[in-house]
Amino acid sequence: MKYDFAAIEPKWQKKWAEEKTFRCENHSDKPKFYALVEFPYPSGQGLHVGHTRPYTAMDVVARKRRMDGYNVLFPMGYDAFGLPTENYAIKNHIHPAKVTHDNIENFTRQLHMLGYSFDWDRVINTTDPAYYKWTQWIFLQLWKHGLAYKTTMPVNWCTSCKCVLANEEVVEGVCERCGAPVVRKEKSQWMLKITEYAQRLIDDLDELDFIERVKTQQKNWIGRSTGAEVTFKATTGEEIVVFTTRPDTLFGATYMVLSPEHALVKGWLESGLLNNADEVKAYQAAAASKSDLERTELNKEKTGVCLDGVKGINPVNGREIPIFISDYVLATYGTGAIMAVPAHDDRDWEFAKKFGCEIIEVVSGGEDVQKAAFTAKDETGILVNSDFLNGLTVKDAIPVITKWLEEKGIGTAKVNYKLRDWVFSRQRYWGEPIPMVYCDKCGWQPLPEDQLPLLLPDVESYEPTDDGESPISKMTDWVNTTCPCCGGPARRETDTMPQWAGSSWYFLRYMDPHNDKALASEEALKYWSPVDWYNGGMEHTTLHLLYSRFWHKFLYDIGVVPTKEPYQKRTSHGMILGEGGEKMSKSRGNVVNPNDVVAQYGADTMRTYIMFIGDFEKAASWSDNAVKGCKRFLDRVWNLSENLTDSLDYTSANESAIHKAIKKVADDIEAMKFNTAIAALMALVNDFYANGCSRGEYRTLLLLLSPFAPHMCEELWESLGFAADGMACQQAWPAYDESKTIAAQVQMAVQVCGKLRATITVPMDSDEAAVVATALADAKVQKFTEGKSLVKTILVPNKLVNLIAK
RNA sequence: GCGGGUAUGGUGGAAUUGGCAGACACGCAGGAUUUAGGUUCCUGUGGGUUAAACCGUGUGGGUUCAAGUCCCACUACCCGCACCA
Repeated sequence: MKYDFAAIEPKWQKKWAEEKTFRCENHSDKPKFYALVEFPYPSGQGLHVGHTRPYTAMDVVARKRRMDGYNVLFPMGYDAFGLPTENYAIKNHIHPAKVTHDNIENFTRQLHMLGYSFDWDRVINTTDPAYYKWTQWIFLQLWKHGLAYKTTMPVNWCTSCKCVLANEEVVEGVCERCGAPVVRKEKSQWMLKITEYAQRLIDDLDELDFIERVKTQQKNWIGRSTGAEVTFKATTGEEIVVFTTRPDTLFGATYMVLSPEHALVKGWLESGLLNNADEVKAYQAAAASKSDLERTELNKEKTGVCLDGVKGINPVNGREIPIFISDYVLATYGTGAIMAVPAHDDRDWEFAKKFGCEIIEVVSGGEDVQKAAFTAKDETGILVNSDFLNGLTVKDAIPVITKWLEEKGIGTAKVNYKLRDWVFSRQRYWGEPIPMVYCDKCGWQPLPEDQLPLLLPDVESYEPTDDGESPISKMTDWVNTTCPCCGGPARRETDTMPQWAGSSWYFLRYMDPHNDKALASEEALKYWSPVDWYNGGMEHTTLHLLYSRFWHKFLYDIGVVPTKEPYQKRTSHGMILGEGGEKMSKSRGNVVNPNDVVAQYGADTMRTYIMFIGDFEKAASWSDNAVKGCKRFLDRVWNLSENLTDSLDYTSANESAIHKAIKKVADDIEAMKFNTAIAALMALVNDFYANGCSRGEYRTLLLLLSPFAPHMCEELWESLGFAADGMACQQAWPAYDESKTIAAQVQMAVQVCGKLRATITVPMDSDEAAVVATALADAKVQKFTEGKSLVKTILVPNKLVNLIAK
């Protein structure tokens, strides 16, 4: 019989769905295992090959863990709020809810088509009011605990999406989603105080089993740096607080720089004491109109304006120093003001050279500071020109000066983070309404929890507006309401939550998806937490992964969830590229559609290939030819079933190879080395072709292959009569015997003076004398040892012997 | 600039602790089956040579009986962050 995947695959998918084969319960005698993949955004393009790599990988892991005897939760859902759907809806005049519904149907069909073993009774959808009720509920808790606040500040504004963006959503000065330029805009926004968790988000990484590059990327993003805040005085009397990581260089501070947006500058301008006010105002205006891209441009020349009419006073020596404004000082980091030490900071040096500022060396040990800044922070530098710090190393000087500053009351040790609070509102329609009401008398008031969910209203037009207001703001019936506090007239918040809201807690909902009393029951949370293994894309490291860790820590603090961290283990897959090694894109015409691959070769081939394609963590290029190779492998497995010997035992010819394969495939799946697991199975099948194959041997092969090619293995399992005690996926993983992975005879390499000369076959664990004797008897070896005497021999048991002859 | 990573045949990629480089595939060549094509099966396949010697893991050094693997110095490419004081 031919391998007819087109008939086999739907048959088993139907059976799994009808019998709810992969449904799991929230209690079990078995140990629990929670495997998670990132739920897709249900776009109109449908499932991409890029999705199949992580999904197949974790499906293999989940299937294997079930066979290992775990109670496995492997859920799926849809992260459906967001701009692409809304934009599609606007363009085609279809309601986003309808677009979402249709796209989800398509995704669901595709996910079934690929044979994933999700528990389909736990599907969630972030746009379902029963779901976003709890997203809103979490927001209210954040508000009640002072972690949500509304404030006016310069925010990132995407000119194309007509919407604000979080810092994390701006990539190289352009919108992460659409690539349009991002500009600064003053807007009143809801913010979440993720910065309050900065230190814990760093510290708790230590206890987690995350791949190293995820940890370092998160740490870099949070960007902790230690130093001191120092108070300078202006000649006009005001205090100017600066942040520095190098308080040891205070004596070398020869000028100060404020960000153009700094509040003091505004004050001085208003009081009219600046002689060059016009120049200053012009510079401020120029800085304000620059996009992020322009502001961060590489190798940009330093610009700035010296304030004429006010000076700073260096508190350590009383010297009056000039004050500049420049956009190389960021308003949003530290205090928005710096002391400039051109001798020991590259940026200050560059600025000083351009503006003719004084450069005073205060750390010796480098080159001439007039030629380049000396920035070493280790023990190589010795303080000079610094009064009581002279003679100390940089490392030793920092605590001395910090203590001195604290005693004098002009400075204090300080830790700063690059991480900013999370801009949490979006001026768009297709998102969760923020459940807040504004009353002129009572200010911002939370919607009472019993009024949740606050439903997204139907609007006639969900076009974004140029004035930066959400489309919902036009729905006056919905907007106008009463104050929950005083009962007077009030207005609802019309901005919606960002795309990342729903995904910040979705893994909790899977634990108890139909609960209408809580986001999930305490028992379910206790049973399943934390996620044991979460695989997802590196692109989410400083977005979703960071945001959800923050929310989870907050929920832990208020006693909702039982663990400090949501995910115990995090791994990440590489991208799938097109045939030529280029990114898949419509414009390049190299997009591979999983539907086509499944139609032509079957889901099992697709799954096997995507696992065989290469190192799971690295990018890999698609190859149609290599897909055929995997189809050929499955055909070979299938054809082998027609030539089995009757025995249920392992034959001596295959026994050791089978035991080795059982171990190898199991270890490789756990280590995500799927490519070598499949290579091992291919090698085993080649052995079976060479040596013949018994029913018992074939039975083991089916179990080992079943996580990768589940449909075909179930079909063969059934047709060969193994199904009396259930499907292949319900069997235990085959046992192996370590002692049987070892063959009686081994091949050993023989080197003479480090060069390979021959290969000999000796009994396992032969001693050195026996191996050397066998080696010396070999003609090829003799050719190189002839006329020489053996000086030394080195034996690597069962692998190699090296004969040193002179 | 800072941080992380990668470099192995014609191609994708293998190779715990240093121990037979190129597993497993793709491609290619030859053969068998087939009316033919396709499929399937078998054989070969790093370079070099009749065969050996010999040469081969980005480059240049080093340690070692033995280096893809360890050390030093480079080069190229990729990813992340980027005027963060």
